[in-house]
Amino acid sequence: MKPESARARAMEKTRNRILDVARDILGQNPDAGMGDIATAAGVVRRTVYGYFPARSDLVRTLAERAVEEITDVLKEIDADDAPVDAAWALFVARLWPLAHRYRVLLALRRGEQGDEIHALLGSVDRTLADLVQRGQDAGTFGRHLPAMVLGQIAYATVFTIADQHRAEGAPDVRAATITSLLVLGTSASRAHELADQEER
Amino acid sequence: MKPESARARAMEKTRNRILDVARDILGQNPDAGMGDIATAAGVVRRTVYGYFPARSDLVRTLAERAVEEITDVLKEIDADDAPVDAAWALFVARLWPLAHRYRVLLALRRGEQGDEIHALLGSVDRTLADLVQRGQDAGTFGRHLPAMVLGQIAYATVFTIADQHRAEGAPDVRAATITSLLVLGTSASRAHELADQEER
DNA sequence: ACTCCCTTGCACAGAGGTGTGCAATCATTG
DNA sequence: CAATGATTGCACACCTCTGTGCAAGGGAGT
Repeated sequence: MKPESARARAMEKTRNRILDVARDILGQNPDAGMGDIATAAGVVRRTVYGYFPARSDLVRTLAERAVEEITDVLKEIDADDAPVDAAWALFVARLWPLAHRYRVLLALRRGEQGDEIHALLGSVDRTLADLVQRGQDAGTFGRHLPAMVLGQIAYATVFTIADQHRAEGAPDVRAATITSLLVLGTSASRAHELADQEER
Repeated sequence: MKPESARARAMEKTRNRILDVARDILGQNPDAGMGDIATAAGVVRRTVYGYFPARSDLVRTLAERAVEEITDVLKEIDADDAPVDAAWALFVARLWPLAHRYRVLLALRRGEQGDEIHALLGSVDRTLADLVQRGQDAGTFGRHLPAMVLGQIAYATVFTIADQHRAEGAPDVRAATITSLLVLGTSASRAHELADQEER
């Protein structure tokens, strides 16, 4: 027997399904209503309110979840003591699948709760800036932008590419890795080397 | 006497003020209502409806205006027979002030009228893709992404940087030029050269 | 002065979304 | 079997925004 009752497990499953669906639905249309999300999750609107008293709670939970996953990736990168540009390549490789799922964040940063979400992403931003800073100090990354901004741009580039994904051409991890490395000021040859290396 | 009556001129002025204000307000919050826009423009909501029967009309006009301005820039670039990367640098330099104003477009491409706006931007996208394609054929730009997508990404980068502008660090035209050129696969040294040359 | 007509202020109907209350199911749990 | 509690279906009040109608102001044009 599991420590949790079957009842609790079912609820957990429902809750997660709501979150998963909300992530996708809101990714397509950030203004989608609770009704849309509920229907897509196979429950009634009222049920969603049972798990999330307000729409803002759902959105916050979604953002927290995303931040958590991204933070996990960042921790993994930090543990790695490879060169900074290789670390970035690894970061993009791990971030890529998340970038697809959490495309929402881009849209959510604007909108009602923009400030709240921005705050949640604060630690991610800082960690990222640190990484970029180290790269700049080592001469690996360019100085055409301050570390903080450069990190944001490179980061946003990955999401932008993920966004274009479903359109023609279908860029992939490799393209995202190369392009974001180029943004950071890595040479084209080195960028390709790292991207191909990552694919193994 | 001007061919237009003072009455007509005043109306034209009001109409433009509404559009200008709408551009700024919607840039800050794409979900702002007609009331917000009217108030900010110093008129009553009812008056705005006098010029634009529906919200969607206002938004479309705004998008058309932006496309027009960007198209003008593109024409100017096409007339210039400089190397492709220099042409891009010139493009960014001319686009930069517009990128600030029409930050809205990024948000507007999602949202209700996303498809409509996307269609309006179609010709811009194609012209841009052609430019990038020429660059790729000449070996000036990289091939890590198909021309169409690469153009979009480089273009989006400029807007993304303009977006970060009001935050700390305050990136400028130079940073935008360099970064977008890097995205396109131009070498760091050449990118700096072109950016500095543009500043004169 | 007299006439346009743009603007204003207010009222209204409607649509759409949010959040809550409550009784009725219905599967799990004891 | 009986109790528990998650889920449902429907009700409701509330809010915000949209778009329209209409009468009254007020400045430009004649």
